[in-house]
Amino acid sequence: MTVIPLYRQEANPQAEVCRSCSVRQFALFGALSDEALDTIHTRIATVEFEPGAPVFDAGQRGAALYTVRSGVVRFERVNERGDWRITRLAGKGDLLGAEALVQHRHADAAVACTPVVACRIPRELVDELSAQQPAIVRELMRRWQAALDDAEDWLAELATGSARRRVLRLLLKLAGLAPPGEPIWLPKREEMGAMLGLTLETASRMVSQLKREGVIQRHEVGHAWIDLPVLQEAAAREDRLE
Amino acid sequence: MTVIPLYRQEANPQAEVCRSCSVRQFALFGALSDEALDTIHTRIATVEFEPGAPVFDAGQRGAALYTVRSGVVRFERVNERGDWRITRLAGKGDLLGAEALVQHRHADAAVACTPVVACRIPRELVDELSAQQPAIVRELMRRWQAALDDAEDWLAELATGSARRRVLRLLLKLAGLAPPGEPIWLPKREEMGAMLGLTLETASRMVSQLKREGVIQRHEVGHAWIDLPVLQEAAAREDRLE
DNA sequence: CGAGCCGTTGAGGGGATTCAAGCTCAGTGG
DNA sequence: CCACTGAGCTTGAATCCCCTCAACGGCTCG
Repeated sequence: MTVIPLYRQEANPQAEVCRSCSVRQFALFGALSDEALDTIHTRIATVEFEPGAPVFDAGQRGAALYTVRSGVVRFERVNERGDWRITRLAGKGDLLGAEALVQHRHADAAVACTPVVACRIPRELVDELSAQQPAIVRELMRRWQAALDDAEDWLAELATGSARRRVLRLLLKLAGLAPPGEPIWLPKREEMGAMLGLTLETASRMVSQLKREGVIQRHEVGHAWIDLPVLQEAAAREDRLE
Repeated sequence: MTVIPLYRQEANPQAEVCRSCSVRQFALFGALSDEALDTIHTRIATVEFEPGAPVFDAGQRGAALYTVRSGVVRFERVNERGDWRITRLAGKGDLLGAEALVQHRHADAAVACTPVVACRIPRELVDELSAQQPAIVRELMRRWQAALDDAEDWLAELATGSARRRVLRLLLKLAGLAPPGEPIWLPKREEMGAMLGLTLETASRMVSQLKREGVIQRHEVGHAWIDLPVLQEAAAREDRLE
């Protein structure tokens, strides 16, 4: 993990970094005015993570929250039997680690899937702002509800039906996480298995089949081109027949 | 649904109903003082639901939140393919419908599984109290995080592994929802299927097998006696081998 | 250029589904 | 009072999809 405190970026005035942030309008502090932002940016740091690096571990005491500026982060946990399961994904604009506000330990781990750039926000800062700015509280609640909805949607769409259906639905979700016009991030087959409750071999077979059908095209390692209408049509067809 | 406004319960003074509430210490307003409670109880109503009756429907505008006083409620949704999936359960002390505070429509439906008694709290009341009492906001956040953790746990424990493992884990969860010393609620096999991502026939086979093994004993329709240590041991053994 | 990770593919077996039939049991009405 | 009814549960048999085990190939990196 690389940390770049914003107040050290002298060539790039601090206030400007936060003000012109590409995810500002989607982020937790999107509701804050320029003036309010000016008073807090010195306490926010830019952090970067390599693929596989943890943003935080399960069981760890949460001291900060993170806003994703770019990249994809997975939430994972190991069940009582020892199975590794990925339960959710986060992308640009999403908030990680809000549980630090209400309980000490993270119930699951957050791990970078691609190179990730994020803003690290100390827990105390959010606490202080919540007390002053009701909009922040409302935004926090909105995000909690969105995460809950996401988790339930994940269960209903990615843990239900045939292996082919699940892989197609996952690809649709990944397409929503990728910047428009760029190739989508294609997880390792083992990761796909942990997301979908399948073995890596089954995931591989489904991906290979979809490549042969032309629904996805290989781009680089871990990335693929998709034609969204074709993918949507394939997913809809899969759901239609029986 | 039966509604009994508290202010009509003349034989039972309103303030007393809230003050002596059996779930008060677990409930959203558990943080409020007797004095604070006295100012709001007239706006809270007791509501009752028969098994199968919706507390609210998916897509409905949420005008109220509910605190469960007794019984079990399921959250359910239908995925894009049309599969019915149950994503979570709520029991005594749990809060339903908090999404009414931050968005208009419910993403999933909440349906009574057993006879349910709940407190209906108007959305505006929670809004007002949140503005005055920071403890309420904190409690709301804590509950949101708990629900999110619950949903991820559900995915990791109930949507992973063999059918036998899933049924055992479900029974453990149901044991936690039942009042101590009473028989647990045993869902219909079709409901079990919707919870576990299995067919009702497979759920039935697993339940029958566990009955033959003596892990559970039939009590009445829809209820069963369990011996918790025996169940825990069976679940642990299942997870241990392979 | 070899080592290791990752992905692919095959063959075989097994567990869940599908389809179907019969059962239990509570509620209903003659 | 009890046959009737229907919803829910159980069980069987056949099928199929996914898992397991295994081998191999490609790619990256030291």
